[in-house]
Amino acid sequence: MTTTPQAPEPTPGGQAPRRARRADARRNEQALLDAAAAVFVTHGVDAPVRLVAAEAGVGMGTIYRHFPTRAELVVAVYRHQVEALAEAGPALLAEEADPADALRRWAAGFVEFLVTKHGLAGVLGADEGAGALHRYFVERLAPVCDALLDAAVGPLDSGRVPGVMLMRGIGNLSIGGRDGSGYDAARMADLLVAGVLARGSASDAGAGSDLASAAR
Amino acid sequence: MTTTPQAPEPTPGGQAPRRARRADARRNEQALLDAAAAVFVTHGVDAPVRLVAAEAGVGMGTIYRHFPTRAELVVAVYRHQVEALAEAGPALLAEEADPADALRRWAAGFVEFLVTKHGLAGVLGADEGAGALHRYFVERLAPVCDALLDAAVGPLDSGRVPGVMLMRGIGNLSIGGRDGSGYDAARMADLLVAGVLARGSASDAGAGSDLASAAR
DNA sequence: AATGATACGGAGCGATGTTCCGTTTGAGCA
DNA sequence: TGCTCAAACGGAACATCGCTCCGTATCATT
Repeated sequence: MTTTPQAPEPTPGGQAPRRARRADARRNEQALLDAAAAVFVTHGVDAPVRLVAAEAGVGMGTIYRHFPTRAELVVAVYRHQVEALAEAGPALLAEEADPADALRRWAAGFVEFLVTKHGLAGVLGADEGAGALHRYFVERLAPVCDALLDAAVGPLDSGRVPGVMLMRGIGNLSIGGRDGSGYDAARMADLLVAGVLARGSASDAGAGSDLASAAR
Repeated sequence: MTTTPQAPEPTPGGQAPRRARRADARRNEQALLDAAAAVFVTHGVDAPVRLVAAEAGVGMGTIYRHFPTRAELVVAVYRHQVEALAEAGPALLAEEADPADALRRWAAGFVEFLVTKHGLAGVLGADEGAGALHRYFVERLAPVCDALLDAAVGPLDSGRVPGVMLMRGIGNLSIGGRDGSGYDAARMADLLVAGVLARGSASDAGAGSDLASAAR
């Protein structure tokens, strides 16, 4: 399960490879991926790297050579699920009569993905430049989200919210969506989408925030 | 600045105190509060405890006796700002003709508070039971938020979102609201509120999330 | 002053992400 | 088949974090 269907041995760049990838390297990468997937299910995405290494029967050095940073390991593990989410966008648009419904369903799917892998949502709020995971999400999913928004509330330049921002909003809303509390990430995300649909491209600049006048 | 206006020497419980609070203890608590406020401004609320201790010219032990946990220190530092937010609720309701506008403005103020103290927003998503900060926010502000919601979209039992949940949603949306990216926490929060107002208490159970049918 | 409760300081603990480097291994060649 | 050395490995070690522990210093009371 969760086996990333890896092309037999794709030429890395465009250059001729000096040597072929070693067998143990390939084996370990797969073991790491499987171990991480297993550990993430039981301990959440915040599981210590050491745990994954141990589960895979591999040293710390190995894990960090294959995945230079924790985040990149997470990316690798969930890559194909993100792919599915990306493909679901156009599909929903084709299937659903009202593009608003397509957007709603896609958002719901996004939330479910984030919330199911507990802790995953947190990375969406990470620093823009840094986090590999954040970058991956955005690059792959933002265009899809934008397409849905285009169809549902019109083009970007009319003042509608950018897809990246909606995604990040939903991502943030999904944080802690499965702890004991009554917090319902899916519901909040749906309300956010409702706001986007209602407000559409009207763009009345919010409400300011001069509470000072009211505070006393 | 940021001096918690502390009663001269209030009897701790209802019991007669064995001894008075020592002068150095009071002095250090104040120094800690000031140091923390300063450090939080420059390094964010996630600043290491050691840094605060150093800034205050105090040992680690001292800081932890006064504030048993990092979160409690943060609570202490921002207590009066939270208080202002709590008082702004009823004030806005009285001042604004449309309760929806009161809710909007209050939410905007909440976001501004969270986003200004960079990193503060994160704690809203913490574990329900644990986090002292989370608990404090909820206990003090949730009733206020509920009152605003009552006025704007009717009572809780008609299916409207609970104040706690809206607060947490806004809190989550405010995460990372001041990093370099174009993410605009205030705008997202406003959209969420718009969704709450639009959807009101209608309660159509969201959109499910069976992307599987669309994915392929 | 004497005294003992109160408060202090900071080394130390356990956990975490990440780096470093000596050792092992396997792929290609003779 | 055996040699060779880049490639890959393992895990100790480092830096950082929140937090605890306990011997020592300080203040308030007698």
